Amino acid sequence: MDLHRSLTSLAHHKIREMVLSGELPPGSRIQIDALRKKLDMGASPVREALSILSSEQLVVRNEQRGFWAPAISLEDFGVLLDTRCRVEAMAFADAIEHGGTEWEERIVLLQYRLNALDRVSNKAAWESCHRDFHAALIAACPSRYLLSFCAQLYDLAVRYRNVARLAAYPERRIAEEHSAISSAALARDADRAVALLVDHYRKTGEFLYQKLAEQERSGGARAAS
Amino acid sequence: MDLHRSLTSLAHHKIREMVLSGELPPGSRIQIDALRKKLDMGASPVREALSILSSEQLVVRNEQRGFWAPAISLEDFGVLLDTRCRVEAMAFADAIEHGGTEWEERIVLLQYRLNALDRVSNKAAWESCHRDFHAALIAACPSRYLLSFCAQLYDLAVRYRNVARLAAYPERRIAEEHSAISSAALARDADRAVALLVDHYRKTGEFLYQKLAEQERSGGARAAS
DNA sequence: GTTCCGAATAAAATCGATTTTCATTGTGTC
DNA sequence: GACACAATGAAAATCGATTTTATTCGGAAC
Repeated sequence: MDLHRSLTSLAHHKIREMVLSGELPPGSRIQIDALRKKLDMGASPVREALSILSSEQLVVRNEQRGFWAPAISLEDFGVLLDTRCRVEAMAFADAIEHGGTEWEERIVLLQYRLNALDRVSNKAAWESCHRDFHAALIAACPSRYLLSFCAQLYDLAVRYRNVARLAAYPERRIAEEHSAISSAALARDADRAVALLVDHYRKTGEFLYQKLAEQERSGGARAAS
Repeated sequence: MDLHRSLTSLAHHKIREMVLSGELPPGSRIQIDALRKKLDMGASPVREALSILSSEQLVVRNEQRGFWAPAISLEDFGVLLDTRCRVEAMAFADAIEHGGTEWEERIVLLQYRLNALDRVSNKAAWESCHRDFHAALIAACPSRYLLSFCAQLYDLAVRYRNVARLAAYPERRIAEEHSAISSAALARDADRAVALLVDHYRKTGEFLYQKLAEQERSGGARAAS
């Protein structure tokens, strides 16, 4: 499972998971030494991983003072969601324009796999497949820069989802939404596909937004750095 | 001038300059030990800086094999230019919508400063001010994510500009273009401002594109990693 | 002559120890 | 009692040495 060539990339992967899952709570300090022991490696790979994560916005660096898990806020979530919709809309439209057979088939495959997985009983696999599915939708976008941005934004969004601990989503047919998005994309109906995708994000965002607002009211205000 | 709190940030800054200026030629290997000596510091800050730069796309990492300066190509330049136009158009339109007095005044200030500088005799200062000016245009965009993307794309574009070594730009009134962009922005004419900005980029891009095409034809093909 | 294997070399990756910096606490003075 | 300043402790930052990994080169076998 963990095929990492270097300790640095292993550390990057693990710390990223800790941030995304909320195991490192928003606003909390990340101590190098504690991580070093937990991951059973020297400080160098940990530092390097944290540096990388900070330029990916998944960790906040404070020179000479250490690293923190980024604070969350309702406002930031709104900005993130909006940015993601707009940037990914561009990438998705590009992909629909340029995608070939390979792109089409990968979407079909991943949608099938995703449907076969149970989100509750096999969370890790579902998460991984969900990421792959959304990556596959835009994979044919010719701009590696856009793709990189979308990947970053995906991670940030997943973090909000986990932090808000939405135990149960309100009844929604997520599988059907995925299916509708795929169908429109494969039919090369860019306008409709993009609209469905953005709608998909905004619906999820809406629930998260309310949940976060509750938490913020009930005193869960996590201080900024 | 070099107010850096840590050796890592100093290394990051210096290596970034080397990549942007073309001092580290596209496609060339970047040896940690050589840099270590040149910058007169240990390997750790250099490694960390390179790691950060690689996640900013300014350096290519090859696990267990080291770091390289990214290869350039006509195709990549086209993609970059296009991506930049689209992403920055979003940020600029946002800024025009949300900008306040502070935003307006900073644009005016930086445009004045930029005009006062001579691009040839004071290249470093002009470069720095030019970066600040373009950052100021979009500074009022509420999405820190978009702003971060734009900053990245700016750097990548500067690199192409330097690498192509456009000794003399074809006669163009760059100052006037900047002025027109500012005016439209301050007049809150988003459509016109964005159009002018994108046009500004595309014009520069056009010259670079031709220059790069020449170089590619004449055998300057720098291999990819 | 070509291919495969193993030693030698060069460089990246990692570690453990040292140095530097920041934050806190305590002490003295006004 | 409050403020400035020094001493202390904790953690980040850095270094130099060691370990690991990839590549290259040379020789033997087919």
